[in-house]
Formats: sequence, structure tokens, C-alpha cells
Amino acid sequence: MMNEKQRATSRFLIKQRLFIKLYLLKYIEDGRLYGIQMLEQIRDRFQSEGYKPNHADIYRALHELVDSGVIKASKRKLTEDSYQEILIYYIRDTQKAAIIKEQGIKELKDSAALLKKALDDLED
Amino acid sequence: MMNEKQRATSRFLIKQRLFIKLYLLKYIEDGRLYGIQMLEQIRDRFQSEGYKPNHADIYRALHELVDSGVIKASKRKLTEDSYQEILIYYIRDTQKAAIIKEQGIKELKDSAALLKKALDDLED
DNA sequence: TCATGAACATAGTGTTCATTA
DNA sequence: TAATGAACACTATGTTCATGA
Repeated sequence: MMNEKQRATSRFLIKQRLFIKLYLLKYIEDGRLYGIQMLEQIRDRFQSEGYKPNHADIYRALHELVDSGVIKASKRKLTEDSYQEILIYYIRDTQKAAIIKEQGIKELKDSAALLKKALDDLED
Repeated sequence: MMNEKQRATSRFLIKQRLFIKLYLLKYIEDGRLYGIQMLEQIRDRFQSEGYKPNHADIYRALHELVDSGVIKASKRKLTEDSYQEILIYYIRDTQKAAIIKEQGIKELKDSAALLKKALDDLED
């Protein structure tokens, strides 16, 4: 088991790490993308919001998902005649993936609710 | 001037520090509360969301606002016959306060929009 | 004793460097 | 050379300790 760690007594908004994991799981379920491609997808999606995660964020999230047994990596060649290797990911444990997604969606909703409350309080 | 610091290339959600400053400015404008009271106000407000900032968060935010000339502190006795001293805050620079509020509201809105987008993408 | 504030430790994250084929 | 991964540094934040009247 992973979660011996004590939960923080306070919780503000969803952490970027979890946010990224949610998108990674979605991309991994949908199709065959490697790390940098998933990074580009997220950047494109949030370009207008100015959110531009860096590659270390994506790799750290992928590694945590691999280490916790949620996904697995498979080495491929970028093209047939290419020397460049890439890593394609697959869901390894659907149950664990579902738990992460459920928890993540919950935190997304809680965060949205918290921000809405603040906007009601603070907006002119 | 304060903001020589380079803006981060990436921006995810609003930082807790700024979030707290917005509420502090509101409380300071509205009435005469000291630090711990403002902390309790925020905790009460977000009790149902499970957001429970600690006292260091509030003091750090207050000190930054004082150091940047936005507010000023005034020493008081808790009660007439009390030895306990408290600090009551006042707006010192309305202009600076307005800038912080404006920027904060903007980040609140941006954050809310980002979360909404993610929920649309990720929710079942 | 309680409000304030400082010290300390750690987590999260952005930037830079390294590796591999 | 591009994709991956590691190292490093710094910021944000939570916890604990200290102070003053």
C-alpha cells in the first residue's frame, strides 16, 4: 500500500501533479502518445489560459503512476528506421486508475466550489 | 518597487498566499479584527470545504501587506484591563490595495475557468 | 495565557544538466 | 538530436518553537 503518509490537515486547491495525472490517464486511455506529445496536448489545451507545464512535471507524474502500478511503459522506436526510442503507456490497473480519476474529479469540483465561493465574496 | 522578480513562465492556479490576502483586505476594510480573528473568519467560511489555513499563513500574508505598504498595523489592548496586546490593521494605500484586489480577482477567475475546462474534459 | 512572530522542515515545482541510442 | 530522466535550487507552505506583556 502506498498511502501511509499523513494527509495534510489543510487542503486548498487541487495540486498540479494530480491535475496532470488526470489528463495523462485520459490520453493513455484514448490513444498512443508518448510523454512529450501528452505535454504538448496539455499545453495546447490551456494555451489561452496561459498554463504551460514543463516536461519535468509530466515525467514526474508518469513515473509516479508507473511506480504505483497504475500504468506501464512500453519501449518503441519513434519510426521504423529511427534510432530514437520513446515510451508508450498503457493502463495496468483499471481499478487503481478509476480511484485516481474519482479522487481527482472530486478535488477538481471542490476546488471549483471554493473558488466560486471566494468570487461571490470578493467580487465587486 | 517590489515586482522586479521575474514572473514564472507557467501559472497554474491562484496561490494560497494571494487568496488569503484578498480576504484579509476585505476584513480590514470592513471592520476591526486582529489576526487570529481573521483566521477564524476564513476557517468558518470554508469549514464545509475542508479548507483550514493555519495561523502562519495569515501572519505571513499580513506581514507582506505591511512590508509592501498596503496596510499598517496599530497596537491595541484586547480589553481595557487586559495585558494582552493585539494588532489591528488599516488600509494605508488604497491604490495599492486596489491593484492587489484587481489582480487577485483576475487570478480567481482564471483559475475557475481553468478548472471548469478540465471538468468539461474529464468528467464522465 | 494568548496573540504574534520566528524557525525549521518538507513538498511542490521550475530550470538546468545528463543520458541514451 | 529528440525524448527521457535526474539534479539542483527555490518558493510555498505546514509544524513547531519562542516571545512579550
